[in-house]
Amino acid sequence: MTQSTEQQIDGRQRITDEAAHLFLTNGYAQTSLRDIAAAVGIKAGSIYYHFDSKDDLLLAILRQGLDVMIDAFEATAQATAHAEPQDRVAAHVRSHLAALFEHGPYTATHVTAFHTAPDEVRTAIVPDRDDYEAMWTELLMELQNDGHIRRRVDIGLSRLVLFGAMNSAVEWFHPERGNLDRLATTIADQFWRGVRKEPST
Amino acid sequence: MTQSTEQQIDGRQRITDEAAHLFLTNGYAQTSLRDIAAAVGIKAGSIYYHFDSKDDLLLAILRQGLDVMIDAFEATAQATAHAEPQDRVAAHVRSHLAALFEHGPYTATHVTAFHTAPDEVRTAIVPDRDDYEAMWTELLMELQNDGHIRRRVDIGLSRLVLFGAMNSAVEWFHPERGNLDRLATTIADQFWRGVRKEPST
DNA sequence: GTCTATACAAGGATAGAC
DNA sequence: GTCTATCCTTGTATAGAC
Repeated sequence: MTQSTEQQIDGRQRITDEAAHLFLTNGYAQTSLRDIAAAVGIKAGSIYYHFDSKDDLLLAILRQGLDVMIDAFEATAQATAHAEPQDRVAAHVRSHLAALFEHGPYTATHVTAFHTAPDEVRTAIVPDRDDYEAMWTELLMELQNDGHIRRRVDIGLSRLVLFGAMNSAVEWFHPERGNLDRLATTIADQFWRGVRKEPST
Repeated sequence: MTQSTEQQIDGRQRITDEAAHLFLTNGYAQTSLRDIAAAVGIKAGSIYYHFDSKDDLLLAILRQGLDVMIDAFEATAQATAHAEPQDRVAAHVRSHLAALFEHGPYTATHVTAFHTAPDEVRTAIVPDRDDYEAMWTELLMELQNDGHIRRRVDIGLSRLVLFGAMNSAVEWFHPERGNLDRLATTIADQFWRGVRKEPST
């Protein structure tokens, strides 16, 4: 909390900001430390004052991305604890997507870079990911136990499918061109009630 | 169709087989021509007899992957032309997933490598991709026009979400450990009717 | 159709000055 | 905290022999 500590954090932050942006647009492997340094306005060697390696830099970004998502989930959980099941799900979908598109490139990079990340990085971040996934699983199982989701639905599988639907949006959705609420509604609706027109009574 | 031509095709095929496998497991950027050559049992330089560049090799694989998917769609369309709407959708989901997991690593590589592929490669393959996507759009719009999908559903958006759900499976589903039919049913069901338990009358 | 040998560029990482 | 300079490895690609 001293001034020097704060400056060090800022130094790291400037680097992760640019790196996350570049990782997201060009990919981790395709982005060199020289590229990142140039974007920050420093030289490649200087990065090693703040990070041990390129992998270490990536890990820091993945961690921050996940933190944003976890915080978003918890805030939404509190805000909608007593809402209708359908609305709770919709709110969480909305908040996951908002984390993906409105909180800088950290979360989105987490989604795109995780699978191609070096083994050590992936292993290091997995426990945190599990935490986040467990939050969703808990929510959905609660809804199922309360009779709002069909008994036959495999929550584990359904959650993965829902994540696929949400996370794939980072590859084609552009918040400045599209409507995030509309996207969230589409995904939540599709998950909850499907697209079919129910036979009218 | 001469013998020498056939042999040339086989030579290419041996390389694309191994390359697709390596691209899928390790990523395009992380796979070197030396890696591929070693897997085939030749030397890196020899690859250039068959392909102009590494990008050219990737493009050949992406093309093959897409061809499999298009063929699968057409076969399914013919087989289920007169089936119930719900069953038609389920059959196409099943066939898309089957293409992803049962026809070698070509299709799966298409899904994972497309977004990080070099611009030239992506541009070259886009028209073919559009063809495939148009097939799905047509199917879904037909169902909507016939009153089987709610009018308010945006087919373009819903199709993207469905693709995200299906394609994301390449990142976590393992056909030897999991049940493909079960996965297909989950995705198709989730898309068509959602997970909610409908209020009983 | 494949080999050897090699050119050439680019990237991660380190050492020491400032 | 950043710079310069540099080492070392790896990767794509080419040339010419076999």
